[in-house]
Amino acid sequence: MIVPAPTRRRRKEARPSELTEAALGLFVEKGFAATRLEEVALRAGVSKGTLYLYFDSKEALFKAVIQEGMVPALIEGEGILARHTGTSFELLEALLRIVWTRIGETGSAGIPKLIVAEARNFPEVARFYYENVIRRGRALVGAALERGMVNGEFRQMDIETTIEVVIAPVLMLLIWRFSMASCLGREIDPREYLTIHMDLLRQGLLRSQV
Amino acid sequence: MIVPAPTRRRRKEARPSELTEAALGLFVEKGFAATRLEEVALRAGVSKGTLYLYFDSKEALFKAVIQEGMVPALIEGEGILARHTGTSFELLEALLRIVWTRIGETGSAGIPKLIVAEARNFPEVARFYYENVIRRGRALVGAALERGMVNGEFRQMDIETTIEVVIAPVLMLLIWRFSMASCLGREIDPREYLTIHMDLLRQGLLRSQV
Amino acid sequence: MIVPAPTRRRRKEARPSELTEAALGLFVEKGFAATRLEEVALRAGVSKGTLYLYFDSKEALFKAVIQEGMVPALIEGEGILARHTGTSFELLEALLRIVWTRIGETGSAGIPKLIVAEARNFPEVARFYYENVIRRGRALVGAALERGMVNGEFRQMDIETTIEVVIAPVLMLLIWRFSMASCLGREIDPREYLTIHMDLLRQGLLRSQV
Amino acid sequence: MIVPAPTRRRRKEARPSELTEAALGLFVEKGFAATRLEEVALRAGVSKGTLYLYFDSKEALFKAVIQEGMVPALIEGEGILARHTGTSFELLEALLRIVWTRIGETGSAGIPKLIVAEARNFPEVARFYYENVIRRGRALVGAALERGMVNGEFRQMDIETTIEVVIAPVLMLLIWRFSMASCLGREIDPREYLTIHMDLLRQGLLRSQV
DNA sequence: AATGAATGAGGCTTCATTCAT
DNA sequence: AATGAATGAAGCCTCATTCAT
Repeated sequence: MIVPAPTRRRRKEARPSELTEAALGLFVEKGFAATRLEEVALRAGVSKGTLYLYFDSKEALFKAVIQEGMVPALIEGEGILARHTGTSFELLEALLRIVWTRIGETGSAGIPKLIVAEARNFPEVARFYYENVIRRGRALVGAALERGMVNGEFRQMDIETTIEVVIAPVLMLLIWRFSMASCLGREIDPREYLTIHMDLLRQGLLRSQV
Repeated sequence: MIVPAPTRRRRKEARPSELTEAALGLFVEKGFAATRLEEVALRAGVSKGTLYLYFDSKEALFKAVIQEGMVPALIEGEGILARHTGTSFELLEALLRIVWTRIGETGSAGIPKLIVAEARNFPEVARFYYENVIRRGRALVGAALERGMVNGEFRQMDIETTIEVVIAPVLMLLIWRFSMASCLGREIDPREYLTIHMDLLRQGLLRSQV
Repeated sequence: MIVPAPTRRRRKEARPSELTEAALGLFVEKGFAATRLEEVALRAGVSKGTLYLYFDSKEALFKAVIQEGMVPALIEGEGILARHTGTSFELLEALLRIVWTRIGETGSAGIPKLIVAEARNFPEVARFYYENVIRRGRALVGAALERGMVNGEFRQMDIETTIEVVIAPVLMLLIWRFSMASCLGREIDPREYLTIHMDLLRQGLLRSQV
Repeated sequence: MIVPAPTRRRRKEARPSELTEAALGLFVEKGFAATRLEEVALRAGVSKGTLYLYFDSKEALFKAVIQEGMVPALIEGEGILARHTGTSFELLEALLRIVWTRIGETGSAGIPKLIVAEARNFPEVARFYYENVIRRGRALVGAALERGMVNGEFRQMDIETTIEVVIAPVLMLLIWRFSMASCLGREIDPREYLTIHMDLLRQGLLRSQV
């Protein structure tokens, strides 16, 4: 009946994402196993015990981190697909670029590397990721490819496999940044990298002119 | 007093690579941190203490694993480059396919995933890997691209960045196999995948026909 | 500003015994150490913090639980002794049966098991229990035995030790119910058990007929 | 093939019972939950980790403690039953006294109290104890009672319930010693206590002379 | 060279207790 | 008076590493 004081209430509601944010950063930096919950707590500015008010275990925290970080970008991608009116290649380009602006340039950028590193140890998380991120992401790219093949813009290719090949460089860019690059200081310029990728694709997907 | 039987002697010399092989398998399967040295010993058929006769620490074992697994393939690639006489695209194709036959289809296939997962925790290993694997691998692909641009087979592009984009799908294929795929049962057919990648590249790299 | 509703007021006065009652149940079920105060609060329908308005610590709660549960039965027993007019054996029987009706069939039935389990960890509680429960209980049984020996109804025996032997089966009955029985489903029928105990005692205490 | 040096080998074989012995003492003194494994290790003269070479968990250690402590006495009791030639009451007396000499006067004396305190938290241990200790113990006493009723030495009573009543004082004596007594300094003299118990039983079980 | 028993530091998790609201 | 979010000490358990044999 009594509404808790605003500050306290805002705290309570904000906590989970404060915690997942801190956890995401550390999981990506050091790996899941090498991250101590005490560090997560410290970075979030709470005590160790507080974590357990919001997450049942370290693994539950892991799952929440994944859940929070990736789904929003997919929802946005699905909106782009629904509203798109230009060429299929422009659609493809818009979809890949949204990955960059909504994931690559945010705190979620490290999630693909994290998933790659830990999938085998947490099959349940892997399955969740597959169903809610990978499957939806591939559906988006697949829709763009199919649209282009149907209207004669792209040549005929096996769609399922092409999806993988088209997405791979974007994923590798993210993964590289959070693995080797970060400890060698050899960053890749994403703008240039993505431009080249789109250039190759633009010409590579085209219905053969010859 | 007792002269070691020949089997035993042969055993002794083979030990280090028996150990790194067992370790590689487990590191890839479960991650470095989650692999217990006791398991490594068990899989190699020795006792836990024996590991320390050959490697000073778990990290030293890690380094040895990386060292042994990747260099041979690069040496072979460098031979191919030196001897090549056909088109530049055929050279590129030969180089990427050698990655598959000498790494992707051997016990070393899991190393890229392992490196991605652990680079940040072992900067020294990362640096070694960069100098001895990545730099040499990129040099090979870079040579093929430059050759093609010089002789008018490929259009002009930024070589350094194109190297990344060209290699990325091959790496992702390896990484996928040892992360998500292995716990979802959704394997990608490498032959088809690489064919599509090369198809896209063949047309994408071409000097514009228009 | 707001006058507490009557229900609330009544509530407040009843709180301490609502809390000890909930605590007793859980202490008996799971042991003192394994009972979380949060559970006690939950069962009593209050919050964790509220417990600390009434009891300084978990140990203080424990003491209160013991204090509340046993003393009333002893007072009743002392009344029976004072008013008794029949044979000494009838007195003994009445005393042992009162244990059953006032303790064994009430929420306090689990206290002896609880005391047995925790006495060593809480010497202060043990001492309180000894002074206020055991000593008074033994005095009652001792009075009945002495009365019987004086008037020739019972044979001469060492009273102090006989007290223990006479009481032991009643205690064991209670203890059994709240330890092994409750997790094996092998309840003892108290009526029959006590009847046999009294039968054995009736003949066992008798002045030898031989 | 190579036999370990004697000292090391003897150590390895003796360890489990050194550990259960230390654990028994502490479990009885402080209760299972309140005993830290570090204390157990300390008392046994080993390190914390060594415990886990022999027992999978604290609960497994608990089970082993029970297993080791009680079964030998029952085996001895079964031998006595098989060889007995005197009166049934003498048999009963021999059985109850063996409990005292083989349990009450040994390190196992605290087990009944321990079981009473923890049965509910460890149903599996409770079941083991029931099947391997209680059931066998009752069978022994039941055999003595039946023998006596058949040959006219004892009067007819419900055997199952009588078993409980006959055993109860012996159990209470053990339980008392390891709960209240040890923190009040009010020991009961076992010799006198058991004598009185047997005196009461001798006359109480007799076929009525009247 | 090889073993495997032993160690002990360190992590995850629990929960009695506190305190701002 | 009541709440429940927050704390942090403490315990169970793991596992890299050591060393006597």
